[in-house]
Amino acid sequence: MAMLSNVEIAQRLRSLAQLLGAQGANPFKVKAYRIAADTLTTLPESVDERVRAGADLTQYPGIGKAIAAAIGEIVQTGNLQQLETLRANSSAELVDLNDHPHLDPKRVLRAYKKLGISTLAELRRKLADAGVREKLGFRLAQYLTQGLSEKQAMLLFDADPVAQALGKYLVETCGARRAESTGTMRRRVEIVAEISFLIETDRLDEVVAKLQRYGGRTELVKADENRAEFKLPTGLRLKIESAPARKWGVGLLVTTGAEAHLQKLNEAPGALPALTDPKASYPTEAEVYRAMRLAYIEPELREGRDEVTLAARDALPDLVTLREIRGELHAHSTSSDGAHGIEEMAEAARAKSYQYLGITDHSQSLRIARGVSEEALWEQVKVIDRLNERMRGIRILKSAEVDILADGSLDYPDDLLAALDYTVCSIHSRFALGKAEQTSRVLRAMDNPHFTILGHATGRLLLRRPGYELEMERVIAHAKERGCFFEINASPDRLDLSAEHARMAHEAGVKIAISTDAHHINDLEFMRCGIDQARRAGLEKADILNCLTWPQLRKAIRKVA
DNA sequence: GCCGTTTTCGGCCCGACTGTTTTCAGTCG
Repeated sequence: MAMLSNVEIAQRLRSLAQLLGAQGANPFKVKAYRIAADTLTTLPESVDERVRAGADLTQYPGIGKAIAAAIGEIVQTGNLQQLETLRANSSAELVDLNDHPHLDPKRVLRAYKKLGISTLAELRRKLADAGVREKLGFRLAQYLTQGLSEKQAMLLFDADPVAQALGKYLVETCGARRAESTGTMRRRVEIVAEISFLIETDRLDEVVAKLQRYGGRTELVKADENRAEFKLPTGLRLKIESAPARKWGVGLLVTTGAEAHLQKLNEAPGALPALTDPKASYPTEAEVYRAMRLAYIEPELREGRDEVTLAARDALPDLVTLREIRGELHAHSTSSDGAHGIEEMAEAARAKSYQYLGITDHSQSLRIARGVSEEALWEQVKVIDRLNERMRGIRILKSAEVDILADGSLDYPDDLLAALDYTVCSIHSRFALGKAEQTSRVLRAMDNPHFTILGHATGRLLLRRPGYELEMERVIAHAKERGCFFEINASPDRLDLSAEHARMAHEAGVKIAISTDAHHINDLEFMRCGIDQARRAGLEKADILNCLTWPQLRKAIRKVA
């Protein structure tokens, strides 16, 4: 039996999951196969080789006895008897669909019915036509279009561990002397389509050969003397480029980009000699920038906006860092849909050396998240007062994530809102309102004197949904006028405000909170994702609400009537 | 089928709202 790549093994597990699902099997069992498949897809080592070496696969998370045995059978025979049996007993439509096991059969079959077709090939053709989207409905059409195109983007948050594993593999297995992440990952762009490394090696050919064995087998797309490009098991592109130590700085600069930044550098006086002189030695980026008579530009700023001009005047912002964060202003507890009690959350915040933690449970209308009733929130105010008397080294702030209702009113009466230290106000319903209506909804909410921070301003979920429409300029102007603030929701699939919107808010003179929206003590770690985003927006410590001490913060959020 | 700082069974979100629906699927956190 020829060696199978991890992806090929995972594909068979996903096919099994799809047919089990279509058959109405236990959904948790179906999910277990999918999780196991995902695990295999991210492993650097060859599962096939591990099986042949007699390794115990149950050591991997999500793989137990049954799935380990299934993988063993796939490796030994190339097949899975259970899968073959299921296929033999499935309809022609399902068998056709089984080569695309990530697609949900129920949704695909519904599309077939609506369009009067029975194969994926027909569906693919039809989806190209305008008009078909209407017939299927926006969501279904989007799902199918995305599902049939090759997945090629990933959250930065998910790509980080992939890149980390690759960096390690490049040095430890491929023999590179060093490997440094570059490109969009280094610039901390929230969604990435490729992972790239600058490596130092005398034998790029050997590195390339070994990389092709990553995850069992990784496809080499193209290669030349100094660089190579691969298609990773996850669908992402991997680019590697080699540079000698004395040219490391230039190599790093060029591979980090962005293209627009490099172009601006080329236009700057003194740029060309530094970048093109073959005899020049620049082991670090700092030396390259210095040679160009520019201040060092942090990677997060290298998007080709005004950073080169600012660097020439030595007027770059001193970007905010994780260490400068003094507290958390958006966190949930078991009072609504969080996983930990208020005290536990507070202890976790104290362990991060925060001075304060705002408890922002969902408000009463958000039933699914067990929104807190008025009576319960009055009670919670007292509970927090008592906790603050007892606990040392952390102050718990009384707050709530208050729903902005469809008409722009807030989800609690004013006297209750007034009993809180501040509020985070968010939209969680009626995403489909038109832009004008949605905008006036938010503006009206901001007119309430108890409105403090707008939570996840656009409601976007990265790679999943675009968010509602909002006239952001008007919202920002209104926030400035009414003394309201924004948050950068640091949840890795939100990062909302975007860097662009955060920059706009900043330019309008509105301070921004960086908030994790933690539903679990571990989620407090998302702060670093919010910091990445804030840095991309060019924000400094002085621009961030939760870089303030509690006395400063209290003053900053107090409304002038 | 997997898992375990309430460990070998029982949980693994889920329940109300909306309208892309036409009798129920998709969606919000």
